[in-house]
Amino acid sequence: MNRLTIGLKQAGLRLTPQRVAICKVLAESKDHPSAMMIYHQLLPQFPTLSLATVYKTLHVLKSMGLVHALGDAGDGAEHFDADLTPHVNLVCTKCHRVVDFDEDRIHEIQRAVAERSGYEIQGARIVYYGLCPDCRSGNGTVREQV
Amino acid sequence: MNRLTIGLKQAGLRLTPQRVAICKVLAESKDHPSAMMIYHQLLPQFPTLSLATVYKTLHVLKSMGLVHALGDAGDGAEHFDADLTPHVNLVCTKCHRVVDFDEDRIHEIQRAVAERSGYEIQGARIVYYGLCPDCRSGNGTVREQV
DNA sequence: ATTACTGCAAAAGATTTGCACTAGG
DNA sequence: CCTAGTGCAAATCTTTTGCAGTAAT
Repeated sequence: MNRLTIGLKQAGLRLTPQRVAICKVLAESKDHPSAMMIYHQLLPQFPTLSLATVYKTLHVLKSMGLVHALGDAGDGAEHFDADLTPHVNLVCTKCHRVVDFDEDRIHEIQRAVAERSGYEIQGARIVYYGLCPDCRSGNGTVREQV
Repeated sequence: MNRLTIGLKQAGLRLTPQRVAICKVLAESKDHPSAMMIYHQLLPQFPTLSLATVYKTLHVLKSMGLVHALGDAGDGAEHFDADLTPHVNLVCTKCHRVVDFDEDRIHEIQRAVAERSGYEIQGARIVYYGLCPDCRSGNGTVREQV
């Protein structure tokens, strides 16, 4: 039982094994998975799982605000994040690795943006692109497309 | 002649009327247009313009680093920004409009990220998603895919 | 003259939808 | 029970690609 399954239950939605598993992947993964990544991760456990079910569940979670859609990560697919706290992603333009980065001031920025713009902020995608230390020094290896 | 056409010319690429017009729309528009928006905006002027040409030109501009791709604004389409200076984009998840937002502190954040992460920062995409004031109050109208 | 660019049409991918069947509450 | 959810297949939508003709340099 994590935040996502609790959210579904509280909304009166059904906790099917598929949904529970999708929520678990989202809550425990650090990779900001796409629908396809979730599908392939669960296929061994749910051989009849349908990609449509994954999409439908993601749609429910997203529209309830339980996960954030981060947008395309360069592979043409939407990526999802169950960590709703504002944080920075660093993308290396050479080795394509993505890491999280904590920066306290982005909380202040979000507050300032909300206040001055009048927007009701639902999420953020804060991505810096550049060369990671390994790639700067020539030690980087390009990560293969899974 | 704007920054985009100059960039194409300096790279030895051809300045066709279609490309010049696409660059003009990108450089002058405050809308962060998608491929489809650019296409429809130019159709009266170039009745035989192909959407494929718009996509191909956007690909060239993006891969040369002359424009930034902002990602999906909730309408399923990629939006582009010719303003490369660090700034915040606000995306309304209901009406799909994208606006710029000035926030001086993001310059400091960028410096801090560069310093603490060891990355050589090349660019940033800082997008907040939420409901704009009009959509919060129920006055919003969903922007048509022109 | 070259050859990069355009425009069309077809293809490729990601996501959505319709529907009969299944199973959670 | 009852109806929301699943899984399949087909549809849809954005973006990419192949190719023959066109035009920029």
